[in-house]
Amino acid sequence: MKPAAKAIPAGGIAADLIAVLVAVTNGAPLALTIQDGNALPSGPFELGHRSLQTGLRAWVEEQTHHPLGYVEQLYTFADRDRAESEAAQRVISISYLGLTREAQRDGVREAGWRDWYDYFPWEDHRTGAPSLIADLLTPRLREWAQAAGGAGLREERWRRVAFAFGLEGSSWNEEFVLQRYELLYEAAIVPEGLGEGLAGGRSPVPGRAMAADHRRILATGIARLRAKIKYRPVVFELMQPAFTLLQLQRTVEALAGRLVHKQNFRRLIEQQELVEETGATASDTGGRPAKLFRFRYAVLAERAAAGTKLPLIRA
Amino acid sequence: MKPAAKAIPAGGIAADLIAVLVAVTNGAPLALTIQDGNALPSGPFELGHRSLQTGLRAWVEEQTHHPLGYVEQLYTFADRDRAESEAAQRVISISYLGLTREAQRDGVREAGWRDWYDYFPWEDHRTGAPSLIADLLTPRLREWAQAAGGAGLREERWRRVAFAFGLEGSSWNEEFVLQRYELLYEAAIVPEGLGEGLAGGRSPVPGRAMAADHRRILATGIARLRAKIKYRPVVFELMQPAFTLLQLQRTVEALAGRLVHKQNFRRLIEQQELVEETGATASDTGGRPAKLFRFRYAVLAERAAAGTKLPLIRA
DNA sequence: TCGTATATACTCCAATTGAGCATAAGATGA
DNA sequence: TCATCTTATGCTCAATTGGAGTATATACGA
Repeated sequence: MKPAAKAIPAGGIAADLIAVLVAVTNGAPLALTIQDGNALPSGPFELGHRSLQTGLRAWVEEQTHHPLGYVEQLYTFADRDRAESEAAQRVISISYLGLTREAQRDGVREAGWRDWYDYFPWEDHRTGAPSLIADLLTPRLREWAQAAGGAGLREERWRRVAFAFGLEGSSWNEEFVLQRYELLYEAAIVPEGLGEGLAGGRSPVPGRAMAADHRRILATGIARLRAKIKYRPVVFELMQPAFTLLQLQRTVEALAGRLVHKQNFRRLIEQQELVEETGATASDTGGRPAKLFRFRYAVLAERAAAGTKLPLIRA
Repeated sequence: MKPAAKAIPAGGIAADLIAVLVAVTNGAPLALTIQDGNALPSGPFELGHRSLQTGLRAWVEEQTHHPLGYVEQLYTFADRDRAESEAAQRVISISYLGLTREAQRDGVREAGWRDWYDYFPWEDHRTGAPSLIADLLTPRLREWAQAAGGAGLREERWRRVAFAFGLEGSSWNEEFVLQRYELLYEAAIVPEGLGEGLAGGRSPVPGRAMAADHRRILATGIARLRAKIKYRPVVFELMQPAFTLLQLQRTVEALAGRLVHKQNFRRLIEQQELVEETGATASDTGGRPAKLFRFRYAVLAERAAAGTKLPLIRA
């Protein structure tokens, strides 16, 4: 790009880090929040940090007292819309996805960790598709599609809806978290930001909102993670040092929002040699004691990519 | 993050956009460069742009006279090392990958477009593994691995090398572009930046360098694209409106740096209904005339993700 | 001791995928 | 004119993968 006349003078830009921090406890996928669940943790990028990721990592470990296993950049925004207050100041927001373990004190959930399905109740299909979808979302989305001008646009809208929500023959794809959220937002079925209300004056559907575009960023993080667990062994960052295969499975299911076939799951994990037995067993599972496993960290060196394909149940 | 004492005062940060622009012409994968091939196009983020992507898109279309089909963010850097000159000014670099068609004037290649294998000659395996790897890279990498202190570290280094370059039983994975580049850099076999020279005083191996970390960014873009073409129909952004299946195949091969099985490639493309016949045929192919196809843009609406799995030839 | 709940081992079948053979339809040059 | 070259295109086959079910093992508690 050529040096432009309108280039921002030094002093016009600030940088912000926003974190989607994920943990899974007892089958509940959690995200760390602040302000009573209304926002994601964020703060200015500090000069003392050697790099963006270094800064994020140091800060998170200080807050959660757990090593931050996996960190990945999500997206960098600088939309003009985001600069709400002072128009002169341009803010660049750099969002991250991080995996860790929940900091529990004596089994009590620490404040700040929230089940992410509180924000996206339509995303949890572990016990089948939530009735919410058929009862509330689909009718409203159909209304919205019908309200478009022109048959082509109406059809186009409805096709997007059907595709995103797995209607009319297409099957539910758990990775389309962001597409679904954006459709709901576009159709004014969910609000973006707090206290904005909806255009048509209709009540919003279940699901907590968040300040500014934080719920959208959370959706981005969930989508990325749901895609990632299928080809990278990142789930283990969320596990305790020793775990049973069922615990591992439940963690995956919590993230994916759908069930997996138990036997195939075990087959896959074992044939990929992702884990090794510790020798001990867990007897508090209510049935036959399960062998305890640990992650084989060697696989990270062996194949940086090969991956954990997950046998998600087909539609 | 809590408001820190060391927070950067307004005025300390600047933002830069860096673009990896890709086109494919006659089986040659091209990247747009400036400064006689020594740098990637980049420039300050301008206030006039509504968002980062909007700015990039407008600028590119102005330069190439072609619509910029697919745009994707690569990565945002703010490493302290990057601020070379003034230590006070912190620069955030936001890099993008963009797909377009080469702007050709009467079949003459426009200045600036360079074959990306000029920078990464070890990445082109279309006619088999380049002899360069066995003759130069492998011995030097082995040397480097041997030079480590401690048997564990030596073994670890060599395992990384073997994995990245497909030695000792593991097979070549075209997606590990960045890992390979970083290994070569870590082993001081390729320089980073221009005119820096190498520590040991040994001559660098073939492959052009680029200013600052631009070659690394290009590697990131190539890696991302090689991964992407396998599950998203983005190759079509690089094609002319009408093309033969062989042309499409050659484009994929140029990007992936390896050959695909022709019949299986056709099977995959057709069964996914990614293309439709235009009715015309191309007779300048030297053999039996080939049917011309066009991309079915409808698939973008139908399945935003399903993908173009590519039958890359197995090792 | 029986029911219940989980763990774990195997089997089966269908879809996918890698690889090769065979034939078709043009161009070219002897 | 015809043999030959080149690319296009259709079809087969076997190996692997992946989804789903059955059967057996081992604990606990009523």
